[in-house]
Parts: sequence; structure tokens; C-alpha cells
Amino acid sequence: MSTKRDQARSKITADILRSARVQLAEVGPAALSLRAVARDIGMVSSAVYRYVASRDELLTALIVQCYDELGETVELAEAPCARTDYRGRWRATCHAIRVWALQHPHEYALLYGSPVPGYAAPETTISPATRPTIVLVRIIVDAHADSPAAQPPLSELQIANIAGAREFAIADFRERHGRDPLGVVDDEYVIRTLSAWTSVFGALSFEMFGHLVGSILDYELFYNDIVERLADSLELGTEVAAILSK
Amino acid sequence: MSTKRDQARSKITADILRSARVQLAEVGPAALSLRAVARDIGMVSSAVYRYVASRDELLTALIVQCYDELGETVELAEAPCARTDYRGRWRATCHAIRVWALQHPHEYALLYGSPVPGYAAPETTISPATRPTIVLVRIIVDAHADSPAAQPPLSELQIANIAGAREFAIADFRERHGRDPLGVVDDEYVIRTLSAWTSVFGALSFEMFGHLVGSILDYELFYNDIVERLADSLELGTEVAAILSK
DNA sequence: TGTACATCAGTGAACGCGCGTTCACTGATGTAC
DNA sequence: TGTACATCAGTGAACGCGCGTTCACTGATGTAC
Repeated sequence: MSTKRDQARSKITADILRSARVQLAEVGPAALSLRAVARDIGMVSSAVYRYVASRDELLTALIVQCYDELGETVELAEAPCARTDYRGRWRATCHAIRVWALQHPHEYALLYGSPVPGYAAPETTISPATRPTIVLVRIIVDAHADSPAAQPPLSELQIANIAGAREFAIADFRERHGRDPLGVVDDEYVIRTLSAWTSVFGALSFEMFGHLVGSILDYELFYNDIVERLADSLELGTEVAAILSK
Repeated sequence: MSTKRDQARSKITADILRSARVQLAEVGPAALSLRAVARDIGMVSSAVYRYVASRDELLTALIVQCYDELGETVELAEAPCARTDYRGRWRATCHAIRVWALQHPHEYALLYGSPVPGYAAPETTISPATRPTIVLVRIIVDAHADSPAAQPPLSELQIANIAGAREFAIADFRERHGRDPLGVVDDEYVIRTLSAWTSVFGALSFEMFGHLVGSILDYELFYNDIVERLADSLELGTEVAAILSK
């Protein structure tokens, strides 16, 4: 049973988060201030401390929220694609990431830019951070489950190095298929996925942070070009192949 | 003829820059303050304004300085390689970039991280920014001058899109060889270079900003792996080939 | 070479701003008898 | 259902801090005659 107080509390907590989110979008993560949030929702600054322990906690909440939002956006964009149209799914995912970033530049900077001065992200932010990434991983897992890559074998060091990412892919597979996914994705594909993942965000960060000025005229064209080339290197097939296999 | 005043002026200007640089390395670009610099060199804060028009101007000077420093570091690392050992040059360059970044995390963030709040980099920073990049471009130009890539032809849009980067590569070539470099590098290689460039900095930024935690254990191994794969895609040859051609 | 004036470096106080966080307090809401 | 006490929300003042930038001023260095 929720009392009047409980209701008020959760409403105001939501107000604070909403206002902080607006702040973030307007002035960016570094300039986000508790006092401004308090002013915005018509409270005295000290009152906010009834709801939030510190500015850092607020930042953490925003990071989690933004990862979730980006993750959901990407999931929704990818969902309508035919499951066997791996390239289409890859495209839709990458496209959604970029669109979200352009619409939320400060949020993007919070998630993927340089760390906010004086703030150290706690471990609680690691898990939500995987949500957008898992969409990418899933595509590669689906495309290459149980098929080895034609490639010189990796060294033991290389394989050990990607253990974390591998575990991640495997956990995802187990969750969805309910069976033991040992040996499901060739290590070579795991590395290629990680590498593609950094390339996508590298290209996007360069665009967002102004490093393509003077080299590239049409950022979207450039980004899409990279996305296609990565799809090639991930062996995600052609559009035609996807259509035929329907 | 330089007067006593001139000497003092240039000495103190240098002191200010040096101190600002230390500040930058210690607290990061966002927290860099004119007052702290003044304190550090034993001056009253207002006195600094005899040498620097504003905090923004100081930041700009630091950006230029850092690009220059990174550029020089990279040039020095690449210079000893045999000119025909393209892969070796590529490796040396990428390695030097990473080492510099690890040694100068805050400087790296200033150059390649999210923009400093309240500061907009002026156009004067664009040209110095090309110095590290030009080393990469030079390698690809040297490796592929006048040889077309075996690849489906690019669309006119794609070609127009990389005009800026192309001009850049060509100007560099002209500067060094003194002849008209029209058609010197196949467009395909220009795109691959741009794409490799964003991948390198994408991987490095992920490492620097903490996005590989949980996926990768040995960052250096991962980076080197990506560097080799990019060298492959840029067709920079094998070590053996380089040794034979000596 | 010496003097009169102009230029410039550095001072110290001030303006106006904003921040995160703490703390004693009032007054409303909830709970146990 | 009514009262006595406990819990919690929100206030207002304060602490202590730091920042960028301006401005009238003193005193040293440079320059023209």
C-alpha cells in the first residue's frame, strides 16, 4: 500500500531526474548542477538531498538512463528486420546509434566522451553500458553460430584477451537458446566484432567531436560507408542473399 | 634588437604556457584555470592578462602545442623505418600514438575527447591537428602512389565526399615530390585511410575512456591486433616483402 | 650623456557569479495505542 | 475515532570554495630630443 508520502516521493524523484536530464541536454555533463535542478523544480537546493545523495549519484543515474535509452532505441530499430538479414540488422543498428547521437550530443558525450572531471563512474554503470553493444553482438552470433572463420588461427594470448567479450556473447546465446553454447562463435569473429564496435564509435565520435571537419563533407555518407565495409569484414552477407533465404 | 623587456616578456610567456601545460596534465582541460596558473608562477591573477587575452586563448595555445608535440613524437618514431617498409612505418606510427596517449591522458582528452565546456576551438586549431594524421596519410600515399585498388568503383558522391581529405593527401605529396600528384592515390585508398584513421582513434579512445573494461584484458594486445588488421586492409604488405625489397 | 615623457608590467581590490554540502529548524504526514 | 509520538519533507542561512575579468594605480623600463 503506497501512502501519500510515497507517491509524492516517487513523483518528485522522477521530477528531479527529468529536470537533470533536461539540464544535461542543455549544458552538458560537466556543467550539470544540483542547484540548477533544484531551481528548476522550484525547490531549495538543500531539499534535493532528501532524494539524491550527491551530484555524483545523480550523474550515475543519468548515465544508466542514457545507456538504457540508447539501448532501447537501437533494439526497436533492429527488431523489424528479418532475422536472417544480418546485414540489414547491422545497418539498422548502426544507423540508430548515429541518429540517437546526433539528437543527443551531450548525452553521447556523457556516455562515450572523455570522463566528467571529478567524477568516477562506479561499477554499476558497466552493465547498462552493454545494452547497446549486445545488439551488435547478437547479430554476429546469429550470423556465425557454430561456423568457424577461414582465417589463420589466433594465438592463445589473443584468445585469452577477449575472454570477457566471449563470455558476454556466450551468455547472450545461452539466455536465448537455453542450451550450452560452448564453442558457439569462432574467436576470430569475436575479435572482428570488438574491432567493428570500436570503429563504429570511433567514426561517430570523430564526427560528434569535430574531427572530420575539413576532411569529410557528408558525414552520413562517410559513416554509412564505414558501416558497409565493416559488414563486409564481418561477413554479414549481401542484401540479395538475405532476400533469397527468406 | 631585443630589449630587456622583450626578453622578460618572452620568458614569462613561456613560463605561463609551461605552467598551464602542467595544470592540464594534472587536472584536465575542463578544470584548467588562469588563477591557478598565476598562482603557480607567483603572479597576481590579473597580471596574466598582460600575456594572455583570456582563458580560451590559453586553451587554444595548449591544443596547438599538444597537436604539435604528438605530431613530432609520431614523426620521430616513424622516421627510422625503411621507407619501403610500409607496414613497419604504420606500426611505428600507431604505436607512438598510443604510447603518447597513455603518457598524456588529459592531453589526449583535450585533443580527441569531448569538447571542453564553454570553449569552442577556433579554426586555428585545424591545421595543427593534421600533423599527426599526415604521417599516416604519407605512408598510404607512398605505398599506393599511382596504383589503382582492385575494388568496385566508388560513386561520384563518395568521391566528392572525400575531396577534403584527398586534397590534403595530394598537397602533402606535392610538397614532398614537387610534381603534380593528380590521380596519385586511388580514391579507394583515401577512403580506407580515413576509415583506418577513425578506427585507430576509436580503439584508443575506448581504451582511454574506459569502455574496454570487462571485454578486453590486455589493451595493448588488442590495439596491436587492430593495427595489424588495418595494415592488412590498407594492403601495406608483409614484413617479409619489406625485407626483400631492401 | 642626460633629461622628460611614453610605454608597459605587475598590484590589489573588487564585481558578480556559481557551486556542493551541512545543519538546526518548522510543519506536515504517518503510525501505534 | 481520537490522541501522542515518530518520521520525514522542505526551509533558510551559512561555510568555504573557486572562478574569469575589470580597473585605477604604482613603479620600472624604454625612447626621443
